[in-house]
Amino acid sequence: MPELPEVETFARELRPDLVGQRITAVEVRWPAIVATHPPDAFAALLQETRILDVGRRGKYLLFPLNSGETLIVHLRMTGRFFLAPTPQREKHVHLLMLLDNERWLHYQDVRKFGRFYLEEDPQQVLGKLGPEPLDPSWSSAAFWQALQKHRLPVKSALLDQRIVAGLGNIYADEALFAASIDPRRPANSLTRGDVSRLQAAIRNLLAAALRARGSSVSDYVPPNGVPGTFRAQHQVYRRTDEPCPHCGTPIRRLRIGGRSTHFCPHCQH
DNA sequence: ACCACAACCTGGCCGC
DNA sequence: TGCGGCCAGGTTGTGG
Repeated sequence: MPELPEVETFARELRPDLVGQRITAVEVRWPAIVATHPPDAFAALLQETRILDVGRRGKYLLFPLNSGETLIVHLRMTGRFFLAPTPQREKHVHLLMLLDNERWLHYQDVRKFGRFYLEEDPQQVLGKLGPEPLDPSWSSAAFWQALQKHRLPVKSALLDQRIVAGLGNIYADEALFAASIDPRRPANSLTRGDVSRLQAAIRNLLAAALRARGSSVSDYVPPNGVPGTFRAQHQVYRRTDEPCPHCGTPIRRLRIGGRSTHFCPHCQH
C-alpha cells in the first residue's frame, strides 16, 4: 500500500493502539524481513521496550522506543499491519509482536519485500531522503535546483526519494498529469514555472489523498480494515485507453525506468 | 557519474 | 484445469 498518503494513514490508525504499549513477545517467521539483525537478536532488543510514538518519514514508518532505539519499517509493495486478539493463521504473516494489552500486532506481506530496521540513529536509514513534500519549508526553488541536476525523465526523478520523499508510481503519474507535464521530459528541461506547477500539484494531490485515507488498489487495506477511497479520483493511473478526463484522448501507457507510466499524450507537454 | 536492468517474492489475470 | 507470460503501490545492487 505504500506511498506517502497510505503510509501516513497507517501511522495515524496505528498510533492510538500502539503508543504507550510495551512489547512483551516477538516472533519472526521470515528472517530476511529484519534488515539489521538476526531474528533472535532483534527479538531480544525489542522485548520489554515501550512504544513511545508512531510517526512517518517518506514511506517509512517510525516507532521510537523507550530503549533509545527506533524501529523503522518500510512496507515496500505489499506490507501491512493489523491487530488481533490472538495470533492469526492468515497467510503471509511474517512477524508478530505481543503488546501488554494482550493484542497481537501482525505484519503481513505477500511479496516479502518489506523491511524492519532497528537503529539507535534513524539517520542510518533515513539519511538520504529528500524533503517532505507537505512540509511548507520545501521550496519551489529547491525543487527546481534538485531537478536541474538530472537529465533522466522527470517521471523517474519524482520516484527518486532523494529528490522528494514519499512519491511512488501512482502519485508521480497523477502529479505530472495535474501539472500538464510530459513524463518523458528530461528533469532538467523543466522551467521554474513548470516546477512550481508540479510542486503545487504534488501537494494538492497528497493532501486530497490523505483526506481519502489513501488509494486502496487490489485488496490492501489500512489497519482498521476500511479501504482508502482515493483510487476513484485517479485521472490517469491504470486508466490505459480510457478517455482523458480533459480532452477525451485515450490515456497511454509506456515504460519509463522500468515502471509503468500513464499519461495523456494531448494534454501533457 | 549515470542509467538500464535484474533481483528480491507471490499471486492475479489473460489467452491458448 | 493447466500453463506460460505479463502485470503489480519499491528499493538495491550490478554492470555497461
